[in-house]
Amino acid sequence: MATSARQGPYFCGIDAAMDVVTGKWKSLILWELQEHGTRRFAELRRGLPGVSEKMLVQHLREMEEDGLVNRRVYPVVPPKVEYSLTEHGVSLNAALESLAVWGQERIQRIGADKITVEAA
Amino acid sequence: MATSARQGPYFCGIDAAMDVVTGKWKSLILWELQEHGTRRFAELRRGLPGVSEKMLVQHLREMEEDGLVNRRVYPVVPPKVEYSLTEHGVSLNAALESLAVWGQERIQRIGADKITVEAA
DNA sequence: GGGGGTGCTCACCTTGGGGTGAGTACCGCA
DNA sequence: TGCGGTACTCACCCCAAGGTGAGCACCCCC
Repeated sequence: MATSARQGPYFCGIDAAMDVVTGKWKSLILWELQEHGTRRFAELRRGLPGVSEKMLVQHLREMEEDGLVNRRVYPVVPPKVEYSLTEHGVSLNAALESLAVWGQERIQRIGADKITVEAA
Repeated sequence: MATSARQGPYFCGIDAAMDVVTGKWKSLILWELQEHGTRRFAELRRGLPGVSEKMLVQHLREMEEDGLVNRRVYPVVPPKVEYSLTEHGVSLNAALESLAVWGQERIQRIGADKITVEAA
C-alpha cells in the first residue's frame, strides 16, 4: 500500500534509498523544503507546477511516515499546516547532492529543457 | 516512449538523474556492472533474482540509449553479449554512493530485511 | 535425440501510480 | 452575496510499467 512505510526487503542501500525517494514529486518536495526551510501546503503546491493536490498530500504523508518531513498543524480557523525536513530528510537531501550535480551535467550534455519556476 | 532516450524538461538536476535511474532494476544493474566490471546477459539475470528477461532487456536498451552502458556483441554461435559501464555510467554510480550509504543507514534504522544474493 | 543454455522478441494481461474533478467548513474581502 | 483561499478527502478513470509465457535458432552434453 502506498500509505504505509516502505520496508523492503532490499538488495542494497541504493534501493532502500530509492524506495523512499521514488514518486513523481518526492525529490522536488525535498528540494523545496531544503531551499525554503518551512513551507505551507499551498506554497509547496505553487512551487511544484503541475502537481495535483492529491499527489502532494499523498507524497507528504508517505514522507512523514518515512521520517523525512515534519508536519505541524496549527488549529486555526483558516487551516494552517507547515512542513519541514527532519534530520533524516536533511541528510537524504545531502546524499542527493552529488546526484543533482550529475544530473546537471546530463542536462548540459543532452541539452534538455529546464523548467524555471518563477518565485511567488 | 520507453524506448527513446529520456530528455526532460526537468525542474533540476535531481530529476534529470532520477529519470535515468528510475525503473525497477536500473540501479541494481548499475551496481552489478560496477561490482563485476563486465557481465553477460545471463550473468546479470542471475545476479538480479526476480527480474524478468523482458525487463532486463528493456532496461539495458534504455541505459544504452542514455549512454550509461556499453553493449558488445560477439558474433559467435551460442550468442554472447557483454555489458559494461561507460564513463557516464561510472560517474553516475559514484554519484549514487552517498545515496547508498544513506540507504544502508535507513535499513539499519527500520530493521528491514536484506536480500542476499549467493555468488554464482 | 532431447534437454538445457544462449540472448533475445512478441503478445497478452494485471497492477497501481498518478490525474481529474467534486465536495467540505470556515473565513476575509469586495 | 458570492468568490477565492486554506488543507484537505473521496470517487473515478486511464495509461504505462512491469510480469507471464511462448517461441526461435543454434549449440553442447548426456
